[in-house]
This record gives sequence, structure tokens and C-alpha cells, in this order.
Amino acid sequence: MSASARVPSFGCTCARLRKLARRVTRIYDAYLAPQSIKVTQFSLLVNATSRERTVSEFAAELEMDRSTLSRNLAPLVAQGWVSIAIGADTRSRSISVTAAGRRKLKAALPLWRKAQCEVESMLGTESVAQLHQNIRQALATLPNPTGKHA
Amino acid sequence: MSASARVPSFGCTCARLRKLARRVTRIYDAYLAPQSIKVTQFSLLVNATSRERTVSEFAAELEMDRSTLSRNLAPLVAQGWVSIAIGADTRSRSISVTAAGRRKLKAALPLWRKAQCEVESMLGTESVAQLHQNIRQALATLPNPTGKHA
DNA sequence: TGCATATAGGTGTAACTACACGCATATGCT
DNA sequence: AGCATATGCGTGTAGTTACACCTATATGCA
Repeated sequence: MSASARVPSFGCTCARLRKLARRVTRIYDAYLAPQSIKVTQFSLLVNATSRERTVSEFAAELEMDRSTLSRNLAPLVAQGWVSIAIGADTRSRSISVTAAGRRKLKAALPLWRKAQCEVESMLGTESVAQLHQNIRQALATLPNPTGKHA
Repeated sequence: MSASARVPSFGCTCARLRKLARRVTRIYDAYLAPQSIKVTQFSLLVNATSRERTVSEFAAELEMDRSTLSRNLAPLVAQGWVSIAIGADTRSRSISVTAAGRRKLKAALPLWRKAQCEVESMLGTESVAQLHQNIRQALATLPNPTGKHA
């Protein structure tokens, strides 16, 4: 009945999402730590293996700023897991996973799997499926102002 | 039928969660930009207004590393929105929102509300409710290795 | 061919995140 | 009271994220 009754029904969606992301990231990172790789880097490596891509293409797929991707690739390049070559278009760069990167991926995969399964078993397969469905729907629905913004 | 059939059923939960968090954060930040405040800072301010807390207490609530909170508070202090005083225990610090902070909060609230409502209307109230429920359950279930880790 | 424009990518800056570690203060035990 | 230990917090270091802007190359048009 108060004057501010029109406040949204839930807590800040963004804050809750970030909080969960922090929690989950810590869990995955803890599992991956023995292989000295972070879940963000692991994901980059996994996604990069499928095929070669330019920075812009990869950034678009990941819905990440180009400059962010550039910086996130740097440690992978430093570790020798990824190499960045000049593309057909001289301005572009072609991202590829090195042999060492594939080895690292292979070594880290079981640890990632443990983290993934652990989370799944703790939350329950049902809940995880629902969460993934929610995320999928949200990503399909929400606007994506990545890169240059209107 | 392959040897690696035991891979988890979904994509990396952590990566998907982070991707959505990036997307949603960009949306909220875009709405809040006119007030020169980010959603992370806005959340900090909102949560800090309820009562005074030490850094450790606040970090525990936010499930954020103490050092992270320290650093995230710095820009708020620099803007004069938050003040940090020495607590009863001389080692501790008492975090409080200043008058300027409350003004900033008041000015930013409608923008936050717009973002929150926009997201809710795009996803549908139903879906947002379900997402929040999923997040709540996950936060209640998953272990929280914040701070010193076992 | 040559210039204007568009595009690919990186840098500067700044904030968010966390672990390891160190400093200072508080507490407990003798 | 004095010392060992525990606790609160910041710093060092490193990675993640994004916007503004710059450089270099490619493209399109005269």
C-alpha cells in the first residue's frame, strides 16, 4: 500500500546472478587448480579448439568485448597454449590452440568434469537442467549490446 | 556409445553462468550510466545502507573475498558515497553510507528499477521468478569456500 | 591511382575478482 | 605483565571485464 509499492518483486537479478557466478567460479577454479588453469581460460581453450577464428569472431561468439578477449588470450599465449597468427586479412588475427594447449586441455578435462559433476550432483540434475534452460532462454531473449553500443 | 559417453549432459555451467552475468551486467550498467555508477557499486551501496558492518561481515554477506570488497569499496569512498571508520575493535573498519551516498542511491534507484523491470519484462515474469528460484536454491545448496579455503 | 571511410585489433584506463602474504591489533595463557 | 597465537584488514600479484580511443590495413569511389 505504500508509495513505493511498485518496486520489482525480486532482488537485483544482476547482483544475484553475479553472486552465483562468483560462487560457482570459485568451485570450478578450486577443482582446476591442480592443473594451474582457471575455468575462464579452460573455457576459452575448449571453445578455441573447434576451429580457427579471428578475435572479432571469437569475441562475438563469447559475447565478450574484443579487448577483453585480447587480454584473456594473453595468459594462454604466454603459457604457449594458444598461438595467434596474422590472418588472410592482414589486419585480422587467427586464433589457434597449440599442441601444448591440447595437452593441457586433455589434462584439465577430468578436473573440469569433476567440478561439473559435483555441481550437478549437489544441485540435482533436475535443478541444473532447469538452470541451464533458464540461462538458455535468457541468452536467447535479452539484447546483446556487445561491442559497439547503439 | 563412445568411450567418452560419460561427459556431463550440459555445457559448462560456470561458463554459461558467467556469459549471462556479462550480458546482464552490461544491460544494468547501460541503464545506470547516466548516474555514473555501475551495478556492482549500486549493489554495494544498497546493501551497505541497511546497517553498519565491518569489512569481514559485509564480505561474508556478499560472499566476496575480503580483499575484493576492500578494493570495490575504494571507488565508493573516493566518490564520497561511503565512509570507512575505525571500529570498536581497532583492527576492524566500520562501513557506512554517507549522505552523498544516500543521495546517489536515490538518484540511481529509478535507473536500476528501469533495468530490473526491462529485464523482467523481456524474460517474462514467470521466467525471472524461476531464474531467481534457481539461483536461490543454488546459493543455498552449493558450498561457499569464501575466505580461507580448506 | 589516390583519398575518404570502414574495419580489425590493440592500449589506456578503470573496475571487479581472488589467493598469498604481511602488518597491526586483540586475545589467551602463564 | 609478557609472550604466543588468533583475528581484521590491506597490498602484491594476476586475471577478468568493458569503454574510449588509437593505429594499421582494407575497401570503395572519384
